[in-house]
Amino acid sequence: MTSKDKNTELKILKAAKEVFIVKGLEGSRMQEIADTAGINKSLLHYYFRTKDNLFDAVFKDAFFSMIPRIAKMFESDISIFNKIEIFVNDYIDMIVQNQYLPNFIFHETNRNPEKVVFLLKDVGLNPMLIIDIFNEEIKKGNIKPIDPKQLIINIVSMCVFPFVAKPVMKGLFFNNNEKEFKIFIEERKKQVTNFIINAISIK
Amino acid sequence: MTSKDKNTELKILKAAKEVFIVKGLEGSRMQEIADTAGINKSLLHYYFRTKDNLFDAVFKDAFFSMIPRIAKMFESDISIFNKIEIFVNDYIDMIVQNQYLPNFIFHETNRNPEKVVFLLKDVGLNPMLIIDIFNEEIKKGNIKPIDPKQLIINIVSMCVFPFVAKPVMKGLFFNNNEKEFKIFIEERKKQVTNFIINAISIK
DNA sequence: AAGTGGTTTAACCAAGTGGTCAAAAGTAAA
DNA sequence: TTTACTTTTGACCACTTGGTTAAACCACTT
Repeated sequence: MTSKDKNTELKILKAAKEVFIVKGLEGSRMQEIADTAGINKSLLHYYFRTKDNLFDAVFKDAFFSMIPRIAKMFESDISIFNKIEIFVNDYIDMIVQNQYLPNFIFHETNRNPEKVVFLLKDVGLNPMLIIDIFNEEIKKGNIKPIDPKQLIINIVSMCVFPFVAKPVMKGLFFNNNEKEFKIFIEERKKQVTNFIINAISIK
Repeated sequence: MTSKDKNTELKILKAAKEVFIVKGLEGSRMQEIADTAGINKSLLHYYFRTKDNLFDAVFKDAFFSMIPRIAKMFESDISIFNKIEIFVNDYIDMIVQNQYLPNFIFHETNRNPEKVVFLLKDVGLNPMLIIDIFNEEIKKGNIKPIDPKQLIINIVSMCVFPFVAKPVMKGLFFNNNEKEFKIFIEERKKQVTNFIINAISIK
């Protein structure tokens, strides 16, 4: 495989990501992806054969850039409260830089749930590790007793959901002002961290 | 308009809702909607003229059944903690009975954000009312100082997000076992209520 | 029974879709 | 320069799609 190959392939993937992520599988046109990549439509098929193939490549990449991070971010040996703070900050930052990612992933996983099972097997992601971390902290008396699964969902919910519901939120709370939304999200890092810590710390 | 008219129109709307909500605008076929409704495809166009018209009817209905509830549920004069408890219970219950609603709404609002602005004007929904309620409680010293917008998003996030991320969650935490997920959601009502109350109540 | 109006249908169409293919253009070795 | 190859292109195709239309159907009135 020559470097030109790789180059074209990457150009295609980048363009496909751009289009698919905003418009979804059915909403995207091969022609538009080709145009975005600045190449001929036939070339898409030459490299990826079918639309589904191309989509799968993009989806896997998106999925793996979002989901496994959840676990990885908890792998360090600072205090649990620091872990939460860092996770909230980093995860929100990551989504800010990939605004459309959450909706893309959740729309597609809902449309085709079986695929998730298959993808999750590929990735070396063991949620039990994080669960154990929280259980350990509970046993040590550092945080209130709580089902770790519920806690994890709580944390992730508060980080991700505002971006899934962004248009509604913007309309409802910020008169569709993007800047206000941005400020809100920046402030949110602190707010969510405190909220969680208040909720689980022993008085 | 005869009762037969109304009947066919409702049949169409019901079928369209069924199909659109799962497959989205582009993913749905007029033929499939017609089949689901047990009628001829031309009849769809006779009643709704275009696919977009039909979709709009379905979307508005879905949107209004989900968003305005958030405000309405806070309109009573029980204690703030009771309000939160009731909201969490009712809202989760509502989504359980309309599992696909959140993803449908958020996918479409992201695909077409301008529409939200327009829709929100139609509905008599003033978020300032809820914000005032929380501000009042803060002033009275019943709950910790917190930006009410952040608090509202926190509450809604924790109720709605698990359903948006359901396939991923199911795969990650419950080995794709639907029953376990159901139990988790049932338990969640209590957990989320407590989590919020712990986070905002004065020690 | 015939007329009238809205409702339902089957056949049809134009546009757009993903995908193919053979030829052209580029590339590198002999 | 010739040969052998991969990459890129434009023309093309089969098929699906949303949408149209004219005729059939049906419930009512006269």
